[in-house]
Amino acid sequence: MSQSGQGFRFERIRKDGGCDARTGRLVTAHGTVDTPAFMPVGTQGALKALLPSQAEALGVEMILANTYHLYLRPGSGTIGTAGGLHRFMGWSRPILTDSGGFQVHSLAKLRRITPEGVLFQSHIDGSRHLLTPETALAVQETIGSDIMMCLDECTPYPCSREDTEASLKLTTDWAARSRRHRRADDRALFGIVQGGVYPELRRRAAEELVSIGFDGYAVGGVSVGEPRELMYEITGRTAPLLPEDRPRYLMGVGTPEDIVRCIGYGIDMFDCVLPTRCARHGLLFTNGEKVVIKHARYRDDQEPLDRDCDCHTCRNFSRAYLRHLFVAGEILALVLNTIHNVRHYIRLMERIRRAVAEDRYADFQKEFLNRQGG
RNA sequence: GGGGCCGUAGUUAAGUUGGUUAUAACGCCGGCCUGUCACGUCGGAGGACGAGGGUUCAAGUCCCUUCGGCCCCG
Repeated sequence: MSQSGQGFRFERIRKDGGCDARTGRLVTAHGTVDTPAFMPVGTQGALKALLPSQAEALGVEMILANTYHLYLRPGSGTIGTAGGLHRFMGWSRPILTDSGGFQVHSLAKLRRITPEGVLFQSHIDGSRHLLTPETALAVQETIGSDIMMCLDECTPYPCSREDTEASLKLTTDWAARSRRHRRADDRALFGIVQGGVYPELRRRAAEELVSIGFDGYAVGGVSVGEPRELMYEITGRTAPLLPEDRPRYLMGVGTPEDIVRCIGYGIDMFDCVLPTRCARHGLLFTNGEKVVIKHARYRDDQEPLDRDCDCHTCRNFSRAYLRHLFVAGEILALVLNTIHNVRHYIRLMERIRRAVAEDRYADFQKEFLNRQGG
């Protein structure tokens, strides 16, 4: 479509023969990203406990950074002076920036949502700011984001239909303003489908966003505390409403099981703090069991964390050593754990793309979910 | 020889004029974590209060004896 940015494309889309899962490739000014893709979260311009070079070696192709956080600290001026976030943080691959609507909702001490934008008070120093669709976009352009997200309002769960509908009107209006205001056309701009748990609102949101026209579409307002099955239902009903030739991004999701499920609905992109945060909290993902590394049963366990994993952590260290580092509070524990969890997610995505490419995703999904006990 | 201080959970400590199931921190054990203020958070187990005797309705708290550790003066 003519509305889409010149420097951004979603290509080589290929559907699985047996279900709605698909593979594709995002082409950006900073390189390509194979989909379905998982983006680790680097809120403040850093993947916690990981060097950019390590992330790249793990197979990470795109990361997520956060407009709200970077706008407040160090400020978009500092990032602009540094030549953009890629140069500032030493990451040369694609970056997607969340608009900050989510943080305004979850973090700001004081916030007032008006048709103009969100008036909020910084969680850092209490200073007051007005974030509008236009300023959120301007900050993301200064940051140099490859995929920018429209400012939206993420409704909580539960939320009445009345409130959800009122909120959705604002989000849709903001999306239209964002679309009008965008300048840099070598970057992508994604709209975000809200509408809470109400199918008719989700449908309306999707239709209106599609008529505005975006480079990609996100499903937002999930993983905010609703039951897992409800999240699947919302995603399963919303994804088919989005254009097949545009990437579909499910925001804030999720566990390996969630990802495997939602790719079956035709989702192409995910971001989630789980692999990085859980790593720092000592919860490690493996094929099969989840390992809470602090448990005493690993005290003398000389086995690698995950025998099937090819990461540096699994190839070089025992569970006993990882437990020791974690219990002792060594910073290296956070690094080694994060390396593993991120690699685990990346490998999962690689397996998924292969399964889709071979038209056997439905079987892959069934087997995966059985093995997880889900 | 004389005087003084201290012994309470695995560890370090708090325990008010004696008064309900003796606290805390760390440690130990376990749960949680979904568009990250996060090496975070919630919970659990664990104690003959050095020992013996006494006063009292009631003693970790007061008295006596004793054991152990430490300090000061000769």
